[in-house]
Amino acid sequence: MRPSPERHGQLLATAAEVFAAEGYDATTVRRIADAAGMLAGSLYYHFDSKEAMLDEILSGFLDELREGYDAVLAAALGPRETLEALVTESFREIDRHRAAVAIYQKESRQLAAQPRFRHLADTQVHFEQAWLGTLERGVADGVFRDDLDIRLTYRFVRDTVWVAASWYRPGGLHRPEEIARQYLSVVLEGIAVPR
Amino acid sequence: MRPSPERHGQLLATAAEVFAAEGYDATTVRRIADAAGMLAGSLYYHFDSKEAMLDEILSGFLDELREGYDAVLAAALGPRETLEALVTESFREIDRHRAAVAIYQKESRQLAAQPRFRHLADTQVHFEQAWLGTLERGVADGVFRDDLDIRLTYRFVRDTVWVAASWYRPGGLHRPEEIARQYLSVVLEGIAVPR
DNA sequence: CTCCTTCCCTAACAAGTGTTTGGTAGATTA
DNA sequence: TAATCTACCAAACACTTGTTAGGGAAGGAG
Repeated sequence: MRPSPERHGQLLATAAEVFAAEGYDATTVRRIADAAGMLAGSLYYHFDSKEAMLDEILSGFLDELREGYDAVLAAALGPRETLEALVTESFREIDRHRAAVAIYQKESRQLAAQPRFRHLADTQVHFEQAWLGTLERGVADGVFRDDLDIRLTYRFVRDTVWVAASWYRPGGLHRPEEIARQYLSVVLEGIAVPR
Repeated sequence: MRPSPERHGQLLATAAEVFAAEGYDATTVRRIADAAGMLAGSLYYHFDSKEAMLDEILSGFLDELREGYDAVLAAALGPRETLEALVTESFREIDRHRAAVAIYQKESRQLAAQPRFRHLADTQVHFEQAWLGTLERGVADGVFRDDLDIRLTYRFVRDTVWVAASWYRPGGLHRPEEIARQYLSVVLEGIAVPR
């Protein structure tokens, strides 16, 4: 009746890996139980439902990301430095919560429509405000170009950051800070040699 | 026994919309039949299986995209112009096959592992070669920066282009050519004002 | 009118789904 | 030693899944 937090976390991590690898809907609880070395029913000693696992996985990541973003904004840096910090923070979160980010990236749109996952939509609005505000401030300050559709730019930045979770492998060739550096270099200066 | 091609295409388009909106695994054939105004079993007069629908939807899009890319490469333009043409062609395909692209973007990774969808992996290699080759040629010619990880840049370009399918709405504010223009402007020159 | 083709419905199938219930081995506590 | 708690198993539950088989209404062709 009172499962240990350690085991709880272990199983949650296992579930996250399977969800990320095979998709939430395509994943059966028996598949998760297999990966954890137990039977399907036994999972219900630790969790209320399959949905509850997903909820906990996403919330764990999103709460931490929100904290990270808020800390960046609280630092009150210039717009360019804020953008750099937001991007770097994002790639760090991808490094720490790769599976959760991959799941979020794939399922958030449909989940946000479900009543149970309404909080995803709220969180998205919060993040959007962080990015859009920074971009607008940058345009106003003259450090970002003013001839771009700012909403389109926001989507470009957001999407490219988060899709990285689909190919990023922790312990791989690139550290998150290095990816952030290269990514920022492209977004800020472009890939063309100035002519 | 010999369904008409028109009805076949209609139903395929309906299925594509539902797949794109709710995800392939989460979509039941009864849901598709509902959207088409018929019963689940009736679909099997037109299609062999749910998988066959998906296969046909993806192949229709991928074949056309492959033709488009090949035509661009055959034109033998400079690297920068080739990149511009590839991006523009991609956004045009998103405009024409929005649903198919959204499905492809979300499911291709897992599908490529299935034997039936092996051809997806082949196609991906083909596309990767088109992009990577263009980037490499550009670096060699001195029109693209040589201080970037070219593979990272490729992923950046690829992901941002295709992820647009998840928010793009045909008939919306932006025409595909306009999106391509703005996108290219960001990728080539960056969002920062040169200092 | 009759035959044939097209397109759909009705009704069911076996397999797989998330979940529940009752039980139990083994450690921990009293 | 006895009682309790933790973490799992065994077996089943109601329901949904993709799919199939047979039938029939509508319309054109002979």
